[in-house]
Amino acid sequence: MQHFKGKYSELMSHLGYDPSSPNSIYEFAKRLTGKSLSEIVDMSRVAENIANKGDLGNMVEKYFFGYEPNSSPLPDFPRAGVELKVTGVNRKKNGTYSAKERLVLTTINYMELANEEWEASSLMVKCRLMLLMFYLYERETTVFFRKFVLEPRLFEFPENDLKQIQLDWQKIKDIVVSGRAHELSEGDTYFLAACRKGSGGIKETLKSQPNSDIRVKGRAFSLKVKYVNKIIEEALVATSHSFRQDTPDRSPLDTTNSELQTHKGELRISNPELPIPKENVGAVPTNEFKFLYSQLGIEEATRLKFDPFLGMTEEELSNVLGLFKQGKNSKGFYRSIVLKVLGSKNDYAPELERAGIEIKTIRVNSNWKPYEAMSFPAFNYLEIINEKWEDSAFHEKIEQRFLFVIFRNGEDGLLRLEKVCYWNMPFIDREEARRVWEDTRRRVKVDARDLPKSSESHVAHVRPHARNSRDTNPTPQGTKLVKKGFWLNQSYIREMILNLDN
DNA sequence: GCATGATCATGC
DNA sequence: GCATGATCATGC
Repeated sequence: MQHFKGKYSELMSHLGYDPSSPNSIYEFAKRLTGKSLSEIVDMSRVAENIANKGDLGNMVEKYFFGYEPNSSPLPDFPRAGVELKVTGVNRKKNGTYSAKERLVLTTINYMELANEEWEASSLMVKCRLMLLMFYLYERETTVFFRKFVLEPRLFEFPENDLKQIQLDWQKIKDIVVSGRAHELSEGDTYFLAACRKGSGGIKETLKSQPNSDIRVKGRAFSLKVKYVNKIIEEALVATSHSFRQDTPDRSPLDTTNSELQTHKGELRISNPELPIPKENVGAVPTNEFKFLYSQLGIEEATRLKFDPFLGMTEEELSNVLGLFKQGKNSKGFYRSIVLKVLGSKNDYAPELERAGIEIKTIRVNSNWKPYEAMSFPAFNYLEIINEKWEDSAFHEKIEQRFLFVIFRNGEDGLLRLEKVCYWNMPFIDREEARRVWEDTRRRVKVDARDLPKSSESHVAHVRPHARNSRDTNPTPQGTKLVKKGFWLNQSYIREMILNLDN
């Protein structure tokens, strides 16, 4: 040990930090805050052509931390158990930041995942503790000049989220084990997702999966964009604090005690069956959504929150929740019911937001037929013709997880909260949606007035989605045409909600 | 009653 | 002013 120590301190002084100490690495990483690599490293040492687009993560490893980038299954700093993640943020109009993309954690090895257990999984081995560094993404700025605009974070999966993250991991594993790795979708899960690895396009090597001969595209475990946004909000708080005093703040994501304790005295138990750890009784309101999901996961928490309201008529819900329709045509009324039930204030459900969940309220007749098709944002005729399916907005939507809240008209003519469930589009229908999208793209080039109708596909069609007929977009034919978007067919929605189990 | 076109309500 | 979720209107 003595012998080693000498060499070790030499290494430390050479690197400028102690590679066996998370704190030392973190403190060292802070030196980049507010700066770009070009301001810190001796640029004469840099071998790469700085005009080239490169991977900033690799450059940080090589020139800032002083080790060669590798693809080891261990964390980047194995002695400290710290995995380095360098990730881009966009500046929003209001001066804050949002994630440029999902945070890719580690590649999924389908064959190995099938034999893994959570605690010893390759994901946990590599990413249990991560050092997150955020740079401002600007298209024109080469990587060496991009500034690290936020304080770095030493990040562990927050205690409140751990349950759901583990459930997500298990769900992905289950799909892989059942020989359906090719069907994986980001919408299968909530916080942790199996994202496509690589941008696609060029021929990529397909991988084998257990229990199926179908070769699969590469995927990686990732944290969803919306989830990363919350981490960034947290980093932003830390950054603004550090300008005043140099003490890192408590994580706003970790609300274990701070926030919940302010609710003391409001203890209400909506479901007596609910397992509640003894030490928590009395300390937290047990029917808070965020408490429920930290214990049970998002799906079960949602079920418990909605259970007491199922079967209530519109009027009963209105009275119980203290919500009143503004006018007869108040289109957000049913949505506000959903948010109120979930316990949100300000029409905002942070837990669902972070999971990238899209809430859809659906009114159906007594025969479960939706009164309306389901709309998605309008697309731009000139843009869609140059897009790839994988990068399209509709694809993004289709991959999401939805919360369907179904209001059904009874024989008595009263609308009741009938069913609440999570849904994401099955693989085979995503293929059909893709076909409709490709067909749309092709036909826009020919004549943007003639696009796929609902009679042409059982899944999706194209319809106007505009303020009025004067609300137009330019077409490749040089004309102006009313804005249109993709819609899911009524009959398709009916099929889906009838097949749901809960 | 369905398919399709047209528009509304809300929040930022 | 616009994006987005949601609903109305009309012709067959």
